[in-house]
Amino acid sequence: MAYNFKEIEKKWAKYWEENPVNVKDDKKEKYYCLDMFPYPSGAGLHVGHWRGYVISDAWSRYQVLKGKYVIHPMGFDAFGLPAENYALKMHVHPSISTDENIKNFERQLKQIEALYDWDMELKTTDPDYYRWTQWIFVKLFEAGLAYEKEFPINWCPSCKTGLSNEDVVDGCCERCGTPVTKKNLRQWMLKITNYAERLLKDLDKLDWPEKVKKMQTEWIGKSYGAEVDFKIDGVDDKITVYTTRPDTLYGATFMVLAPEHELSKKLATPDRKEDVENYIKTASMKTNVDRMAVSDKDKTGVWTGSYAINPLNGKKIPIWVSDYVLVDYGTGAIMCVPAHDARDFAFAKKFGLEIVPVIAPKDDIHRFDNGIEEAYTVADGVVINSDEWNGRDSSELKKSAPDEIEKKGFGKKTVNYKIRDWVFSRQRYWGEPIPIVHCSKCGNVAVPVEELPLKLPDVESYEPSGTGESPLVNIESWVNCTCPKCKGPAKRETNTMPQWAGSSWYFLRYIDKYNDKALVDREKADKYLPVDMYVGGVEHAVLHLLYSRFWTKFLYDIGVIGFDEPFHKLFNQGMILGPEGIKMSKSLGNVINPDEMIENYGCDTLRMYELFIGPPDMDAAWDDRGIEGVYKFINRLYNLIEKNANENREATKESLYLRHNLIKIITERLESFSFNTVISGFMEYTNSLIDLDRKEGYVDKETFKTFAILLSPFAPHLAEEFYHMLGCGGSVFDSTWPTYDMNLAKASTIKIPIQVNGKTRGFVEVDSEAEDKIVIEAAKKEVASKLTGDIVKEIYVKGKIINFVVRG
RNA sequence: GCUGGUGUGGCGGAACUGGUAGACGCCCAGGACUUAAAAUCCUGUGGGUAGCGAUACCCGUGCCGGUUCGAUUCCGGCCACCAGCACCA
Repeated sequence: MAYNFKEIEKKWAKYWEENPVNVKDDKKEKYYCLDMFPYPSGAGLHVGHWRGYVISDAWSRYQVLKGKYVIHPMGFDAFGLPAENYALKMHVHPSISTDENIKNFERQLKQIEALYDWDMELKTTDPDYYRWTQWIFVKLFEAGLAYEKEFPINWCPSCKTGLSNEDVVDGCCERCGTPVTKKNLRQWMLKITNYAERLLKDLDKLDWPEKVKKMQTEWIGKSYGAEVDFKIDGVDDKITVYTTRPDTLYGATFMVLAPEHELSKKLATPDRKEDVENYIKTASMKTNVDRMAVSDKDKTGVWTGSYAINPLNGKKIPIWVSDYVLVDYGTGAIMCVPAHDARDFAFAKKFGLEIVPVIAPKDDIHRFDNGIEEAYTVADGVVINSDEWNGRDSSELKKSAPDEIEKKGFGKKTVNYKIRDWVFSRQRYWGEPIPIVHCSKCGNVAVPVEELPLKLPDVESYEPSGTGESPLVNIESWVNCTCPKCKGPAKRETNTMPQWAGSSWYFLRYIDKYNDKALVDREKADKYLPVDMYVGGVEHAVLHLLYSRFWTKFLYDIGVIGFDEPFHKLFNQGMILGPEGIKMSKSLGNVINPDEMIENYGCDTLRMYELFIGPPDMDAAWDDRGIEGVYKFINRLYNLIEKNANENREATKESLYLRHNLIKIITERLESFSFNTVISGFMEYTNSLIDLDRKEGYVDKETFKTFAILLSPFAPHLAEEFYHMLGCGGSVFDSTWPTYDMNLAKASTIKIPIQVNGKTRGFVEVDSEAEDKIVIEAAKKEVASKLTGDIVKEIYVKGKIINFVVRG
């Protein structure tokens, strides 16, 4: 009989609905296995989403078989731009299209037959959910971690709307192609910088891919250096710069200020004023993309006409303005050491500024005596041209210079971070309203937490306001309100939160979603959290994961939860590419829909193929013929078990060996997350059992029962069917993960390759317990004809290999 | 530019801490069953040279070199592709 997946899968899906697997049981150890929840797009799920979900589900089911109660929830990150854009075009309220999409997602997700606890399902757009997102914002505001700031955003002058960085393609608006400019708008910011050090340090605690940790480390970007004060010649003011190379201070021959630096305009001498102002104006029109695209050679800049004094040698050095200096890093001003920095070097060459080398390679101290051809940027060398520092080791000086400068009184030792505060507001409709009221008397006042959720009002039109503000500004009845403090007339904040907000804490809410007293009950949080395993795409390596860590730490600080890292272990699955090896996309028409695969092959085949396709952390191209191979394998196995289902004879020695060896390899491969070789292991052992069946006439039932349990995390329907075909009662998921006997898992005889001078020349098959001497003698006999000369050395690695080194 | 990853048959990939390179699957070829085809089953399948043949030998894990009895694996130096970050002083 052929394997009728449609009937069988339907049967067990119904059975599990009536007899749920993995019911909550507090006597068991908990295991929280979380998928990154999806944005419910109109396109539905494709086979790439499936991959991560199958990995996490196989892992969850394995934990169930190891006796744990597994928390495995699913939900939707449902605020976001696509729904709003769809509303603009089709005049459908985002909540309506979002709900439709969610329905489709639910249907598709259920086809995976994962252990999701649908009672835990949540969506970020639900007022009962975003009530608590707003609550967290209020707490951040009260803690002084949320503040307003004028901030330049990407602005499309044609669409009259603000754009996210993702909406800007090659410096132009993604929708209309107009070059994007900057516009200053009032924004809400979150002080994630206050947590920079903890976010960096605590990475050590996490069992995450090194790659992700490294990306976060670089994003935070900690550096050690010094702030140095430069007096301005003839003016009673100073410029403070930040440098990581104070050891090169004697080589500082000019300075550069960012165009936005407050002194840039002030320091322009009357004859330079016009040039400087023009330069600053031009720079302000440029986009980030333009500013970054400039190569070293094309750097622009303008001299202010003023000079600063190098505090070490009293030399007058010119002060320039250039947009290669960023206003929001360090102090927005730099000292330039062209001899030892590639950018400063290019700038000095272009504008004919002085270049003084102050470090020379140890083995070639006179290398720069006759000039320098390119910047020598390594910190390893001998200090020259630096008076009292001459002759010192530059890498040593690099470390001690901040202290020495501090002692001399014109600077201090400093640490700097690249990470900036989080721009937390969006001028959009479809997001959580920021619960703040602007009162002319009281200033910014948070909406009292008892009044949350502050619901998103319905609007007539989703068109941007034109001023860059959210469409919400046009709803006067909503905007005009009373101040919670003085009860006077006030206005609501019209910015909404970014999509990152809802996803920064959702894992907390799953375990207590009906709680209307707190975002999560502390006792429950202590019992079920944090997340043990988090599975999702590497595209969230920085932002989402950093924001979640930030909010978790904040909630820990205010006592809501008792842990300060949300995700213990992280796994990033690789992408599924189209059959041509390129990213699947709607526009290329190479998207593979799982619905079709389910229809043709069934859930279990698709699950197994998603795992078999390649190493789970690596990208893999979809191949229709590959899934056929898995399908054939399942049929072969089904037929084999069907034939032996009523076999009551004893297990043979060979069968016992196969059984225990299978447990061993599947367990080992699964523990190391090598899902692709788990599946190939099943195929290999199925082939062996077919051979055994042919040889001995049967295979014992117990071996198949073990096989069924081992198979159940990957192909649950099939495993359950096998389990019952073999006459077992209950569910396969009530059993426990089998263990193996080391002695039985070992083969009785082993085949050892024999090498002569490192090349394989034959084999001996010996008893696995055979003595070394006997094995070597047998091997010698086997390759006697190839031992042309004296054996200089005999190497026998027990059970592995024999090598005869022959000379002559 | 920096950081990370990858490079193995016609293809996806396997090989534990250095020990038979190519498991498993796909493709392909031949055979069985069939009036025929599909499905299924069996056999073969890295390249080359010699032989009717079982077989024997040579080459082969991106390239060059090193360590070792032995290297896909370790070390040094390159190349290519992919991803992320990018004027962070």
